[in-house]
Amino acid sequence: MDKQAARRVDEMRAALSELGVTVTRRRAKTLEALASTERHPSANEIHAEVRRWYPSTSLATIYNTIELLKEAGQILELEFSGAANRYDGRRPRSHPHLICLSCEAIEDMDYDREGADGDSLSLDRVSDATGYKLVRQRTDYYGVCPSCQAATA
Amino acid sequence: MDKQAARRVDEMRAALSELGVTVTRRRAKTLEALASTERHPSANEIHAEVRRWYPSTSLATIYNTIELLKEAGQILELEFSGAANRYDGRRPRSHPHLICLSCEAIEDMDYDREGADGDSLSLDRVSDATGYKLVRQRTDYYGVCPSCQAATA
DNA sequence: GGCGGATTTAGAATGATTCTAATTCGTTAA
DNA sequence: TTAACGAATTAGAATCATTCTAAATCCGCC
Repeated sequence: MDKQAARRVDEMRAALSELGVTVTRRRAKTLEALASTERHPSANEIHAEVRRWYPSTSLATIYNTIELLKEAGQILELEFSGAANRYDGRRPRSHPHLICLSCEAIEDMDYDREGADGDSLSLDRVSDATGYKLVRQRTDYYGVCPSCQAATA
Repeated sequence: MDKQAARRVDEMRAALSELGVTVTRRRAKTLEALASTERHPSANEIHAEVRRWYPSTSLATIYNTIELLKEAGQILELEFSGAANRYDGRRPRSHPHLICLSCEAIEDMDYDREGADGDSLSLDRVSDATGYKLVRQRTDYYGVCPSCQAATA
């Protein structure tokens, strides 16, 4: 686990404690799994990872921890209706993603039109313009990633 | 059905014929249901509407028509994992939405940072910047709408 | 060592969407 | 008008991610 991941785990731990919940060993492994990958894993993938250490872990526990992380504002959930949801535990604030329709890879998009983190500015602006009390946004770009393009060519 | 809706129905009809499929009466009613509302209905809501004219209509037929409209590029599907998908048949090109977390209303957002339709420009720009062959984007703002704020206050 | 609340488990329940096999519809050709 | 064919439709089963439930287990604290 690199330094950045370790820092994220600490932040998540702190936020969970703040909520008053215990960071059990399974939960700790879940945080690590989330902090250590750029792949935006599904609940199932996290489950598989945590099971390598605690084989009796049930999928419900993973969902439970994800739920707590959502309450703590420490995870970004990318919803899909035909496929499993994907999670970003490294950057819990709203930010845009690139989604490959062919291999289902999801990567963070850093190209950025506006401000430091891509949307906190516009979130405020849009709140003002619309009267909504906005709490998050979702911006995703769908297409075919370079490596899938190469594979098809 | 207002004029704009009628125009949309014609466009959708034409696009379906282009695909080589018949626009049956049930399908026509489905198009009308989609073109006549700003509410971004779910498959179930469309089903209920079509059933008012053809009570034997099955949900599968609605999904089938939606699938065809997707192939024809004539509908925008907003996916949700915990709830039913919602559909925008009035403006099939990618555009941002405001989503109320309290009453689940979805409305088109017209406030626009960039160009005429809000994202065709940036889609090209992002394609260039990332190497992805992008085909659509999704931008949604989540929060509490003014009327739900008033109700809670 | 034992208590009590929190956590976890396995499996059932849920609900949107998709699939399947059988039926019906619409059109065309005889 | 009827026969026949392919397309469209139906009802219900199947799928699958997620949530729920009730029972078992864990853990810190007395």
